[in-house]
Amino acid sequence: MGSKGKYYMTTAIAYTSGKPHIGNTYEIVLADAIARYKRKEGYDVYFQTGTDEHGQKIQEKARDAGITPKEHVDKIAGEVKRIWDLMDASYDSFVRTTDADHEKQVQKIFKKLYEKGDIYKGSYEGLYCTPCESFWTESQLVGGKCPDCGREVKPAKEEAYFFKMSKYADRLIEHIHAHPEFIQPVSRKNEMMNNFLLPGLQDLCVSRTSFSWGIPVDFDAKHVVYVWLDALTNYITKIGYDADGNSNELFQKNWPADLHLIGKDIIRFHTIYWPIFLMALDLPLPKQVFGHPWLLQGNGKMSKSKGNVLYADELVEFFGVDAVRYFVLHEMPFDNDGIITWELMVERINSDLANTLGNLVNRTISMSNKYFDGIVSDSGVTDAVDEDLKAVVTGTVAKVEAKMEGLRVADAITEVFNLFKRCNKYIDETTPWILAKDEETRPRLETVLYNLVESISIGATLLKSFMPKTADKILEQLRTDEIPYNGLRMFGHYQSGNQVTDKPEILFARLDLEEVMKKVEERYPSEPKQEETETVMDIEAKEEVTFDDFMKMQFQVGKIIECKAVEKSKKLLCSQVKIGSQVKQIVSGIRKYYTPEEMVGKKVMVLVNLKPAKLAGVLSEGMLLCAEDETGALALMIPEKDMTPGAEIC
RNA sequence: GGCGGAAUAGCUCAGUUGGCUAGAGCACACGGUUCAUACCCGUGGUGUCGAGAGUUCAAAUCUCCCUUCCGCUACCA
Repeated sequence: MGSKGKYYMTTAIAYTSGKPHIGNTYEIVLADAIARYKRKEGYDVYFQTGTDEHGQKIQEKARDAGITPKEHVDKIAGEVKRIWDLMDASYDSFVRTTDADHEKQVQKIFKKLYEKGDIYKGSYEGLYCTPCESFWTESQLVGGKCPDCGREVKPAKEEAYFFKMSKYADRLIEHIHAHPEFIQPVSRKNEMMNNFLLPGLQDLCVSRTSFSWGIPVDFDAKHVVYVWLDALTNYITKIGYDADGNSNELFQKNWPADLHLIGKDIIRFHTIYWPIFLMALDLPLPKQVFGHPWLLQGNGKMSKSKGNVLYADELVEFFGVDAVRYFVLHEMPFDNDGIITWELMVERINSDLANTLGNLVNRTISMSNKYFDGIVSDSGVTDAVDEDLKAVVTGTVAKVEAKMEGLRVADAITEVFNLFKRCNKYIDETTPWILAKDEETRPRLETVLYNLVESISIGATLLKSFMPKTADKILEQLRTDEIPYNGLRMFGHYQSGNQVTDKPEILFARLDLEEVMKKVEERYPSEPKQEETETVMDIEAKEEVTFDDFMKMQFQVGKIIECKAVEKSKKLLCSQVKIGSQVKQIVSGIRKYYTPEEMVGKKVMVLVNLKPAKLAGVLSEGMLLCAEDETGALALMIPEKDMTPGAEIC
């Protein structure tokens, strides 16, 4: 163990606002496959995962549920851990950002950076919404009002701590150039460079006074440390970093991390802010950050509000842990998003797990029992066809290793299955059932079966990182042990004369798609037709308005007489709207849902007396009203009967 | 709008520094086989390699331009 040196890897810590769905669970399985493989290769792996438990959203969730934030995060963190364990994640450490040792170090780190001058007290200037306790920039406002609650905002100033990002930008740019492997996949590197580093980094606000569920700044108690400085530092605090210079051995040994495995949505924080924090702490940078793609559901993006979210534990109930592990690992390419549906799950299980793998193991064991009472021995009667089988089988480890080295986990698992496919072909090439008919060819038959059992043992050993339980089951049925990693390039480990099980167990049963779908339907009744169960959405309640407030707003029916796309924008349409005798130019962000052609002629609801503003350089003198659903889809408000352009809406 | 990426068989995609009749998996069809979970093995595609132009003895591969899609970003009254 550990002959190849240490390997410290982490996943992102899961945000504890709710139960993790299969998309979140994908990351831990991917990380686990890498961790297990690295251990096999001989690395001394330290694999850390955990939960991110602070922030306003959690405070609000807890408040809504009528419990304390701590109670809330305890519950969710327990759920996360339960699912990680269910998936057989072999992590060495589970960090929670509410752990006392983490909190203490974050305070020390904050103070250290403050004393060093990298964090300074400044003020956040902007438009402030008092009830929301939030600052907004001019451009964030919606209709001149708070984008969250729609109420008035007023210019205000609030003190906050900032981190001097720009100070380290040049060093970071240099580092990224010097280490092309630092950001994976490489395509993400350009995005970070072009969008953030080259145009110049803004200082980052690292404290908040607008909520209290966070780590307090110890020398300025009304501030709490803002999310990223709190969350990212888990990678060092939990392995024993000490800002005062008393870091422990675990830290000395493991830092810098060899791999941060994260979702592509948080690449920016891991490849810009995190390295810069580390530079400020005079610590070396992690060797690699891999922003993996997402696993999406076929019927639209996975979203809790749509109620169509798949959870790992529910999938496991249907298919078993290893089938789910196999699916997410296999179906997820390196830099494109993958798709998960019930249909695809069934297809993969039937074609790969039941047909190719399960059936191979089953037919091999059945033949051993049928022809030799389960005794597997090598009688040394070889044939030319054996050579290719052996070459493929003993060559697989090198292929898998190469794929894993590049974090191409999906490709690696495919290589393992190519080995099993080669075995199936070998059976057809050697036709054991014909060899069995003649007493003279029985020795040859023995060797054929020996070769198969040996090949499957090697395949099962390689499979273990991806599907640990299945690998163990196969080895158990063959009554043998895992082969040491450095032995995988050689053939002939299986002990000649050994006996396989006489009761081969079906590893993966073939599934009938219709039956599965029927069960799914029973379990998750879809499309409820009753009104009470119709899909609805709630939005945050707004402040009560007086009739006078309402009367201030002038709504009228407008007829769109001309409409074209705004050149400089992807989302904007610019319409000429006839309202009574006047024509107003109105810009709206609805290009995704309406073409200019179909806009023309529509009679729509217009907020007429909205203060004009420029959008993408184009003047807009009002607002077209739309309904927006939980997916963000927009629908124009159109009078139910044909109305005269200019008709008042009241 | 800025930056980047992609466009190849019905579907998902490979295709290294330009080089032999452009590949794989899935699905489908046919054939073989029967040890096995009706499984496995084999065979089968005339694909304008998104459109157009150029460089070259030779381009899916390089250059230019166009179209469409995607990512990040800005903007989204």
